[in-house]
Amino acid sequence: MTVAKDEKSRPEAGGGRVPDPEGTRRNILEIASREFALNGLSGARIDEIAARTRFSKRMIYYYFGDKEGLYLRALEEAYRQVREGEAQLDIEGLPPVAALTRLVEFTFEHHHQHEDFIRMVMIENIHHGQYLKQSDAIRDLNVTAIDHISRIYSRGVAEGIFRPGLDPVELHWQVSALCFFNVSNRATFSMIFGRDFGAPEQLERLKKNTVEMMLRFVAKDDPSPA
Amino acid sequence: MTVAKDEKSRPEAGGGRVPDPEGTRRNILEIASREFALNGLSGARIDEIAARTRFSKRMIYYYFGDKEGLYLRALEEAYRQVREGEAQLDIEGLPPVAALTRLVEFTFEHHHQHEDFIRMVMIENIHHGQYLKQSDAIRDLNVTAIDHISRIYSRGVAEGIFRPGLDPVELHWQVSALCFFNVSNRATFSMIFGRDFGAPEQLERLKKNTVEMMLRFVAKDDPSPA
DNA sequence: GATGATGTACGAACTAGATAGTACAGTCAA
DNA sequence: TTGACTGTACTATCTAGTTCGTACATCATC
Repeated sequence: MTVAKDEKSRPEAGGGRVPDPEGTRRNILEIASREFALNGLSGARIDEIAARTRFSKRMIYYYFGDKEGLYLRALEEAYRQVREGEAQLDIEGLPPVAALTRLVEFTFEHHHQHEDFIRMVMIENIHHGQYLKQSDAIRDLNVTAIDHISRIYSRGVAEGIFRPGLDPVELHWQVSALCFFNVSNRATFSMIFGRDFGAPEQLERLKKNTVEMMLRFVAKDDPSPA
Repeated sequence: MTVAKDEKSRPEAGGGRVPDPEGTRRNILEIASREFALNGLSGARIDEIAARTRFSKRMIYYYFGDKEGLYLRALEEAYRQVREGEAQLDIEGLPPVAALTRLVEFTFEHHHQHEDFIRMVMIENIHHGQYLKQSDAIRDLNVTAIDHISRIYSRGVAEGIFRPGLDPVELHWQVSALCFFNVSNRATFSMIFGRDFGAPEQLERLKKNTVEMMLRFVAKDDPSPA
């Protein structure tokens, strides 16, 4: 896939049709991703997706086989995009505390900016991860966040400012939980507590709290009152 | 509702049918709750629900109007049950640290035991909380967890062991995030990291971490390395 | 206390419309 | 001419919701 027909990316050939399979696929996938993220697998409508693309329903089946095939690709695409974004984070050279702070802030903001991804993950979890299970592509996308947090943590321990014995995957789990929840459960939480958890100042507070929680958690000195 | 026809709760009249509206409603709601939690609003099938009840599809419409009406009642029921369970928590008399520990442990376990509730909340968030918005019943169920954490926190501050300036709703938010995520995202997280986050020992570790995070967060002495 | 009217609780069968998926006939470039 | 690509017009099936009707109980009336 994505083998891009080199040499002939002619922008507008002759007078008639310009075959552009990759473009067609991309257009369909883009629309489909939005629809699935919005309505779920069973809630999304193939006809609706087709209507929003520049192509006919026939093309969806031609390129993606069936509805589930399309969903799977949308899921993969969501993961791919977000992992790509994660790779942008640069914390090399930063001391452990600053690095962890930056990692958490970045994760918080990144999740916030990728609501559709969060929704896809929620939907996939509703399906007990049965589609993710089918996707080698997703499992092959290694989670860069783990490498990052792993390295930060090791450095912190080595420098004697983080306590030893913690599990990087669990640290990542904690950061994920706090950042994910902020997007995934905002609707119900805001309604029940009558407060807009999506308001900028509120988000800043939550982000600050999240950073602080992680820093305090890894800190060497145990601050918890006996 | 639930006005129970006093005096005449005849257990088994004549020889034929025993009309039992409340029983019928309960049976339908029970089955429907499971189906919605499992498949979502659009994924659940009225015919399937009807088939699993002891009644015909006609009864669903007779008692609940339409599919959305049934979903709304299932949502309300899920919240009601969980709030009822929360009320069991007794932390009166415990000192702040022990009380907070217990509250967090309780929340963690309670969420774990009510996966269907978690799933309903996820589903409702996928729908942007539009059904919860329609439900006065749910908003009227006050969240006891907030009262609890509020009181614990105040006592801790008064006793000089918790730092002041924190927001009880935000504390509740943090506890919720960590406990909710553990159930909601277990499928995808386990698959991606090739580790069973539902295994007993793993759960114990996560629970312990969660308690520790909260205790360190509210602790008076700032342990975060500058 | 028999008789008929009325209301509640329920079921079987049906319908209209939605929805995933397909058959077929093309078009266009190589 | 071949083969990749694309649109139009379909179909089979599924699905929410309805129509019509029944069984039983209660109540008013004779």
